[in-house]
Parts: sequence; C-alpha cells; structure tokens
Amino acid sequence: MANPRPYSGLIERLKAVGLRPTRQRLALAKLLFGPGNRHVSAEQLHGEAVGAQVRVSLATVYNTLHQFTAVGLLREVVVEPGRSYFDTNTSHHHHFFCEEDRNLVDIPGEELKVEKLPRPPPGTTVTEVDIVIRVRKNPGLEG
Amino acid sequence: MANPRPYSGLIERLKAVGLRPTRQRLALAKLLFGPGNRHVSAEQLHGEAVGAQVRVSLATVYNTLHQFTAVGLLREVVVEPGRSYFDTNTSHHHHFFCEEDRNLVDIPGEELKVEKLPRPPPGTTVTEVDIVIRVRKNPGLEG
DNA sequence: CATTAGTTTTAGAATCATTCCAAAAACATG
DNA sequence: CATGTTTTTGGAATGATTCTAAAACTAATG
Repeated sequence: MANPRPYSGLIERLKAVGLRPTRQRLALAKLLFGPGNRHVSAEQLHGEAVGAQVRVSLATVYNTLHQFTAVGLLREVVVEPGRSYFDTNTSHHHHFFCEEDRNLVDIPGEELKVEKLPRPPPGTTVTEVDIVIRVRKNPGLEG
Repeated sequence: MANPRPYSGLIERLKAVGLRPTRQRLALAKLLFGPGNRHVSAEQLHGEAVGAQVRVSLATVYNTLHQFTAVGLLREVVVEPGRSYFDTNTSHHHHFFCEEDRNLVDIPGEELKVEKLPRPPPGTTVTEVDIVIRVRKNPGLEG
C-alpha cells in the first residue's frame, strides 16, 4: 500500500497559511515534513532537493525556508555563528548541540523546565526562551 | 586623582594567561575590560579602537577576540545568524536579547535556574548550558 | 484562449562577517 | 645587533546569505 497521495495534506497545509502550493514549495515541504522532525540548513536542503531531481535554486530554498518560518511551519535555530538551522518541530522545546559534528537533537519540552523566569528589561516582553545545551563527544573508548 | 596607571593590571592579566602584552592587545583589553561588562562584536570593537586613535587592523581584532576567548578572558555569545558577540562577563549567566535593536543584557546566574537537566545523548558530556530569552520592545506609549 | 496583473523563481551579482595568507614589523634572547 | 619567533597587517579568499532584475508561472477575466 504505497501512499497514493504523495502530497497529501501538503497542498492544503500551504494554502492554509496563505502560500501558493508551487512546485518548488511542495517539493521542499515534502522533504521537510516527512516522518520525524528535522534540523536542516539551507545548503543542506538544497542538496537534498537536487539529489531528489527537484529543480530548485538556492535562492528559492532560502526564500521558502524564511516564508515557512514566518508562517510558523518552521522554527529557526541559531547555535553557531555563520549558519542557520531550520527545525520542523515548532512546538516548545530545546536543543542539545554538539559543535564537533554540528548535530542538533531535540529536548522534549517536559524534560527541561526553567525555574522562575527573571523579569525582562523594562519596556520589553518575552517572545521566546531558547535553551541550548552544548555537548562534547566523550573521549573514544576504542582499543 | 586620574588613574596614574592606565594599563594597571592588564599587562599582568595578559601575561598570566600566556599572551604577550603587545600594544594592540593592551589597547583592546583596555577598551574591553574597563568598568562594567560589555557585549561587543568584532566590527564594533574595531570601530571603537579606531575612534580612540588606536591603530589596529580588523584581522587583529578578530585574532585577539578569539585568543581572549580561548584563554577565558571572554565568552562568545551566539544569538543571531551571521554575527558573533563577545561578552566580558565570563561567569555563569544567561542573556536577554532584543532582536529589534540587537541589545544583549546579562541575566545574573541566580535569577534563572534550570530544573533537572535532561541526560545528554549517549556518548556525550554537557559542556555548557546557554539560555537566551528573546524579547520584543513593547508598542510605543507616546501620544 | 489571449490578455493582463500579480506572484514566484531564478541566475548571478552583491554583501557581510569572518578567515586565510604571505610579507612586514615587533620582540626576545643571546 | 644578529637571529629566530611571535604578531600584526592589508588584501585576497571564503562561505553563508541577500539582493536584483528579468524570466516563468498563475489566476482571473472577457
């Protein structure tokens, strides 16, 4: 029983947020919103698209990632200078990040709670709380 | 009573961490480690140095910031894609960040605590926990 | 189906922060 | 002051991202 509708839901999903379901947006959405959550960079996603025979320019990948982020389909994650990651998991959660292999791992919201948030600076309102737990690979145990 | 020793302590401080107290390192240290904590970008610090009649190249500012960070005199803060900030406060603490005006504000360690850290992914060890509380300026009250 | 208006995509140039490089300058030591 | 090492430097190189103006596409209309 292969899925008879390769874009099932995606067209609706795009329309619902006011984005035309163009060929490239659909293809990118399909790559992004498959099973499981993902953390991708623009360059990475572009590579996947090209690999999957989808003709799409890097500029469009950037545009699309930002549009998806703007409408809440994606969440941008900043953990390294110079590169942005986009997370398909838009629920409240945090991240482990390993600088050595640039690996991002979700931390389910419940596993980490903040005790009493401090009051934000006068004249401002909190929009988001981002927690990044940086990790290092343990010294190899080989041998 | 103007301070009779404009570089008091700084020379020692640099020597203590194994860095030669060169003219440019001293000048940058003086700008960085004056009273109060600071959050600066490389471009910014370079601008200040030039403004203060200190002849130093941007490349040296980058080198110096990284060297200072490596020896623990500074802490690098990543909150925006594309730009790095360096924090003169190296103690454990977190940040408020306003994207609108790119303003970073320290949150003293005590004012924010994390309840039960989740276990890091297998084979890794936690090196740091970075919390960024993003804020937005409240709608203006003028009028 | 042709026209038109608005949207999207695109290649390539431009930008921006940062890093790299190889040569020049500054230093430390003998 | 001769020598070997460390720093600094300007400018080129890099890498991610954004911009731009033109081409391709879409939707709506008559």
